[in-house]
Amino acid sequence: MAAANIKEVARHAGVSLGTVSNVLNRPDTVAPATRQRVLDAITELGYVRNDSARQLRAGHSRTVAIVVLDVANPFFTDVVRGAEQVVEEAGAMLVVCNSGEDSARERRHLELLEEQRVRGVLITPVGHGPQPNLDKLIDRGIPVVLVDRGSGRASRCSVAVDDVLGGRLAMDHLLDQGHRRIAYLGGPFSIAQVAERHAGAAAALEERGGAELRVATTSSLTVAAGRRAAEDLLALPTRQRPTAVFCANDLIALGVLQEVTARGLRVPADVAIVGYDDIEFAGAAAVPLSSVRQPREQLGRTAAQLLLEEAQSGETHQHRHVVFQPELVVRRSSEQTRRARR
Amino acid sequence: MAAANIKEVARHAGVSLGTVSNVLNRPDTVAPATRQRVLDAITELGYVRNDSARQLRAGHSRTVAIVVLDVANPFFTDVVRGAEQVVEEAGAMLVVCNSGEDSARERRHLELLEEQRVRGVLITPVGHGPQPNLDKLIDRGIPVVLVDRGSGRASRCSVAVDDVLGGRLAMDHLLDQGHRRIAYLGGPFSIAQVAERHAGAAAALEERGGAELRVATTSSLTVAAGRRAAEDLLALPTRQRPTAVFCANDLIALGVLQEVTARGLRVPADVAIVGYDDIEFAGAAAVPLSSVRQPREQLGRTAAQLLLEEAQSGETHQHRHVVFQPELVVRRSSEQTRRARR
DNA sequence: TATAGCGTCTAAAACGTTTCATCCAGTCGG
DNA sequence: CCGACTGGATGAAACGTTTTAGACGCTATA
Repeated sequence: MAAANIKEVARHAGVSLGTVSNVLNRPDTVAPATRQRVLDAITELGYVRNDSARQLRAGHSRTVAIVVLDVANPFFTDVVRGAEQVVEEAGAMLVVCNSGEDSARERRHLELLEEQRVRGVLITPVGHGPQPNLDKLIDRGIPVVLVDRGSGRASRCSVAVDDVLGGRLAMDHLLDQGHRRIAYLGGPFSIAQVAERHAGAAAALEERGGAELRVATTSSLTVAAGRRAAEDLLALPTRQRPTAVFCANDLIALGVLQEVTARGLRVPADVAIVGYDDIEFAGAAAVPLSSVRQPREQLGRTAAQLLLEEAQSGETHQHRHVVFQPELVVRRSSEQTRRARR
Repeated sequence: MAAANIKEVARHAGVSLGTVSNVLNRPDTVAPATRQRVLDAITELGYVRNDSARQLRAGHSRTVAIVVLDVANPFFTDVVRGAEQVVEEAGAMLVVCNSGEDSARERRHLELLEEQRVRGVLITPVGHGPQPNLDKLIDRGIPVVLVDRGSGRASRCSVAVDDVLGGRLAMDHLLDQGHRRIAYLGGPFSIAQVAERHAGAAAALEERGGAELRVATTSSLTVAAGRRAAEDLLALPTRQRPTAVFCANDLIALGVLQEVTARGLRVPADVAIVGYDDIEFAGAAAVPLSSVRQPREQLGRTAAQLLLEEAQSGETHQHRHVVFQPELVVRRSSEQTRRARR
């Protein structure tokens, strides 16, 4: 209905169309009297800028997209919040897209975003092989920043947390606590984090020796998957059963915790647990969960900053790879109470 | 860089500009041979539609927005997932905006969305007073569907869950379990759900009589706020201390659970707890949490359906108000074991 | 007095689509 | 053999901005 254009506003205020545009974009170049007249016309007609037209002229939009693996995963929601802060501060808008770890959906999203000529894309890609879709974006001049994924590529910025270090921290801690039969739960290993956290754990264990690491692969990083994996683990004869479990994320860890207590075993006395991500609920779990904490919001903030920087500096931009260090938060789920192990 | 036009594609394929457009939009109206030639040109040039131009012509975009109170709240992430399904199925795109319960940010978002001429807006508004911003959208012909908020208005569709009923279910359950000193925790009461769940609880209690309801207002619906509120409650002399707490959401309930167990009290023996929302972590909490479950994804799906319906039917659209019924999930946190209360 | 400069405003081009009226070359019925 | 129709293609207009080159009237400077 009320679809007033800039032209109608101009007519209403008795000025030319270009003047209205100037009032909108460079208010100081137009005389106060006329400016006021134009502003009055604008409010009277209920005029609202048409962003499509503006974008068409500008060649690109003022929105930045973030493509996450799962909107419902607390890790990503925090990253989103961090990115949001920075993006909105810059007067742009952040749109959140959910790939759901499905590369077809991811591709679909990237196509749409490319059609929209978004200002830039923050993304945690589904796989970690070559990424033709992303390369295409970059060719077109749309900056891409990788979030929490492979820092190797020279053609794009990235932010990540050192997952190898995180795995190492967790493992060192469990070894310090005297554990000698330890399990690593997570999967699929095609997810880089899952593999790297494992690599860190394995490395730490190898350096210190004298302990064994059993790996149980899960089909996804959910509470339910954690429960299922724990079932198998707990079915082992007591002598072989791991005394500690290091989980690829907190959801898995919560699943393990559920299953362990459901079987009447105690945490950490019978099975110690260390998770990863330190989501808000980790501290509120049945037994407060030890976990490797990542600076999630900061990850999002930094990613957004790199993106905006690249979008502004254009050709002269130097790609950067920022790596944050995780931190182990020890809570009851892995705190040795009394008797030494084994 | 590679900013190929529809015009360049046309030149490349040796056809007119309009023909290329036809290939894109009505492939069957163009002869197979030419169609193929155009398609080849498209892939060769790496042409990607410019959505701004398309939108400008069409008068509106193909995206639908959802404005939520908190991206990190599991309730909303599920609603988002539901809406996403429907919206993407319809070939549109869902963008998620976060108001953070801040009405200034909400307004800013709505302004941007209006500038973008979005196809429609799903929103859980911050306050529940009059909403001039939303009215403005509707005036402009942009459909708005209220999510989980006041079903009264005739000028817009809405989907909601019956929060009064939810409060009633929780309270009836606690009364059935023999509790006579009960507390309601939640806030701020300016959030409609907080008020309505309380109203339901109060109504149930009044009907059955013989029990008292103490209300403790929290400043927000977070775990931390729950802990703080619980502190005050537990400071009461044992004889006055409530034997059961009904919380306005699960985050609060988890906070209460944390605080109660931190003080060496047992759940449900000393304090029973019922939460609201039945988030995934409710079942994985220290003591599995009884909670009122809402059909969250369905809420999102239905909202999106109503929106798309309205966007298509235009003038002839009849606004509808869908109300879903919540369901109480009883878990250990409120299950009476033996001795009767009072 | 001419000129340069400044502040203010205008007119027109350009951005990349979609759509609509037209046109053209066949084909078919009479 | 002619008129009517049809499938397929074209050209131009329109969508609503932003931006650029100028125009116009003044004042300050040479």
